[in-house]
Amino acid sequence: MNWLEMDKALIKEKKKYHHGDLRGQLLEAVRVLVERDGPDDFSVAEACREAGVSTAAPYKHFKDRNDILRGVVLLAMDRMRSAMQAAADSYPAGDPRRIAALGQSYVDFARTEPGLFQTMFGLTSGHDEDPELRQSGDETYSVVEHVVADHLGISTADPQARLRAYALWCFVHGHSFLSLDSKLPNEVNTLDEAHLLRLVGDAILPP
Amino acid sequence: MNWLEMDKALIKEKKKYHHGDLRGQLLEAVRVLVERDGPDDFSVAEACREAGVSTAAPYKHFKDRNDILRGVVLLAMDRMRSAMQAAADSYPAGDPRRIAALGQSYVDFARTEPGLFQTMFGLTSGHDEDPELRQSGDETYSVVEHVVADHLGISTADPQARLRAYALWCFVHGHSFLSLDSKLPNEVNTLDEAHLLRLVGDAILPP
DNA sequence: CCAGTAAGTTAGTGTTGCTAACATATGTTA
DNA sequence: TAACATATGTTAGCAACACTAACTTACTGG
Repeated sequence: MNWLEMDKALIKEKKKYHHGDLRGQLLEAVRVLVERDGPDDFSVAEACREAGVSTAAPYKHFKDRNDILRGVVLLAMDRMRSAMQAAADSYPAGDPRRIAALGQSYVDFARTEPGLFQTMFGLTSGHDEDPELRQSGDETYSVVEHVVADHLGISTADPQARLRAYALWCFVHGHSFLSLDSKLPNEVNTLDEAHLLRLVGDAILPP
Repeated sequence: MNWLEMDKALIKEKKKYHHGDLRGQLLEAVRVLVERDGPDDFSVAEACREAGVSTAAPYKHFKDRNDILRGVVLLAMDRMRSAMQAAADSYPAGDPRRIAALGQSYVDFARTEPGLFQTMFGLTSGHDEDPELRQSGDETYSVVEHVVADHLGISTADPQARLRAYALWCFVHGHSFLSLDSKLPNEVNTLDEAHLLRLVGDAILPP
């Protein structure tokens, strides 16, 4: 092969030695794999094949396998936060439907992207001590706190707001996990979920 | 080494070719390892070393790695169910403390044996379709259903009982998970947990 | 007693996460 | 423009792991 052919091949297959945005593409590939296999069973090697790169390449961008998951979770957490904020914004403060919608958006995320949800909240080792992940989680949680405080017409600093926001989060989080695991008894499956969310919302936030 | 020495060695080190109860010892070893490393990072090989056996031995008793976890979870679920039942039994039906105690026993289990708890409820792949695990989980959940129904003085078949039992379970389950992941904001950490359980119990179960 | 089976073994396979050493592109500066 | 520094790829290889195949040893029932 002469240089001309070489150049043609390079242009045609867009095969540069340098990849362009390997980091981004790896994050995306891993996101997909995590969705398919779960955070424990996905393999970095497969993500490399997907991205058309050697199995050593990721370690120029990430410390280790767990660090890749960390990046995936950070992106996902941003999306989740946006979705929650948008859901809340579709009803005015004080409207009980606002609470229910917020909860519903959480559950929807978990159900639409269960692998990702599990990666974010499934106690992946080491993630609980990462400051960046922690902050990202706190910011998401603060959406809940603000919505609850607004609903009650009190400050987010008020212990009542904190307490009830946390109680709501626990419920919605638990429901998300249980429904993913299909651990919920069959009868519950057929319940009207919106009804459930309204019931609990009304029970925890005084009307 | 002659036969006499051989026999002595066998007797002294209690090294029989057949192990006695390898299955049971593997389950126990894995339980400990899972508690130390989590369900994803524990290694079957290490459990074998622990049990003083070759790495091929487990496969005479279990189909694969996941099947071992399955066995561990079944045992754990029994213990958890007993603990929950005992907690509930320490207060009479109708007493709100009975509800709180039931919830507390759940949270306590999660906190005392976080690795196991994660193994049981962390969406381990394949476990959601196992009929034996499913039944074991259903039986545990039915403890909650019965306590709630008794509290309300209605039948466990009553949709109100089912709905509120499930709501309670969601809350307690979510709280357990969030508190394990230390994902709960610092302020919440300092909350009186008993207070929280009472608040939610009273909110979801009408007085 | 002996045949069949249960429950161990050793040896090996293929995959994985990760590292070391090297190669190549890019960008800055003399 | 030449040359160096750095970022980002490569190949080769290691150790650990889950799991299998083929063999060996002990137990058990007819």
